[in-house]
Amino acid sequence: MPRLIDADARRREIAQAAWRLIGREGLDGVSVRSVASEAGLAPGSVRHVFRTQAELLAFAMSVIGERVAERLAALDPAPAPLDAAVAVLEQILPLDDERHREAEVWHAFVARARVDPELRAVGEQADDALRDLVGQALALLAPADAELALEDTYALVDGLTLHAVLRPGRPAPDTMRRVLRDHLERLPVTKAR
Amino acid sequence: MPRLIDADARRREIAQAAWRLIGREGLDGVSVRSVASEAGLAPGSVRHVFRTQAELLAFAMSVIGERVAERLAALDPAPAPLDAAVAVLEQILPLDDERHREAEVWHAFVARARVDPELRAVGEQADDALRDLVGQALALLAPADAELALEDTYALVDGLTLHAVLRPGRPAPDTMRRVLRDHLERLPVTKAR
DNA sequence: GGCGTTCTAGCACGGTCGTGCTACTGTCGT
DNA sequence: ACGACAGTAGCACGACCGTGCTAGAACGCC
Repeated sequence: MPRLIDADARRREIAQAAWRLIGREGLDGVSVRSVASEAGLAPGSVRHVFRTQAELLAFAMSVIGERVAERLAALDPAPAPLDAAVAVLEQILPLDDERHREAEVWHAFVARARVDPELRAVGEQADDALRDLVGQALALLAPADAELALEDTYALVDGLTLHAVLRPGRPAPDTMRRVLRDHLERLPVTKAR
Repeated sequence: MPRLIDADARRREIAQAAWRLIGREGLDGVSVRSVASEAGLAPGSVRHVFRTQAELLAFAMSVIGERVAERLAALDPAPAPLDAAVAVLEQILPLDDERHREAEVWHAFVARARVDPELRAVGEQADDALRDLVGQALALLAPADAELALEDTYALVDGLTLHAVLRPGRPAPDTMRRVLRDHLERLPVTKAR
């Protein structure tokens, strides 16, 4: 019976090292060697739990999805549909440091996933999950044209996120909140909310 | 008196080779060697007109800005402010092949510019130029809250663009058009339009 | 202690990269 | 023809990369 590490904990530790590198240097800064160094491990140790770099990146991205899901599960029920929708969508806007760092990883990742066959499926899954999330938030508001509202809202959220990632503070978190709420308030709906 | 090439034409030819590579392989696919091969030149010839890779990338990006500006200058005046604003903003949405390819380059470039000190200034200039453009289009509509409308609309346009780049056809061009027009029609304004 | 297994550590290979640098070619003016 | 210059071509270096592979260390069980 050999010594065992907690492989899941190790993978998460390495994922977080990757996030830090992505935030500082973009995805180009991520190599097995650089991640190992950032995590205080030898490259062989990293490669023990991730056979390929693509696997490492895919895992790092999937952990972000988990964290978003955890935050969503921990949301208090909101009394009004509009407040509930806002609360949900705010979990995928970079309104604080944690979400900002997640957004940086998301942004770097989707750019790579577009052209890397090994990451494409994961990128599309993330896109689908986000689109579904936006759809569910909007369903609370019963928009008159659900498809249009979905494309509109999803683009708005990702556009705000992109801008905040590219130039932190522009827009500021308060501005993002105002834009989102204002947008949702103005959506044409089929019943009073 | 030595032989002379048309340096500007050569630079543009090389920029277009870079665009093709970016569309296929992302910015990672762009090296002096790969661009030279794509352009049918020797690497030395590429390096004769671009001293560094960053210079090549910055130029390739600036040419896109020129093309957008040319399209804007060629726009027919629209009779109604809403139509005029739509026409302007559609020039920066990937509604046809040409604009889609430009958007792919833009997307790849801004992701790199975030973390590459040599490209940051150019990335920020592009951001500023687009933001100004959106601001001017909105000014035609006299929004009640100009700043909010600007952040809202600019995010929407870039979000639509991002989505179309990441997953071509999702949203489809017609959907983008509808989303944009619907959005502009719903903007609160200070006077009738 | 021996064994089996996991985990750590690191060498090595082939590959690509950006960039410094040099030599040669092609052209035009004198 | 010669000279000057722009342009072409390519070698080379140091750097880093992903990944294959091996050896040794650590650990628990018998």
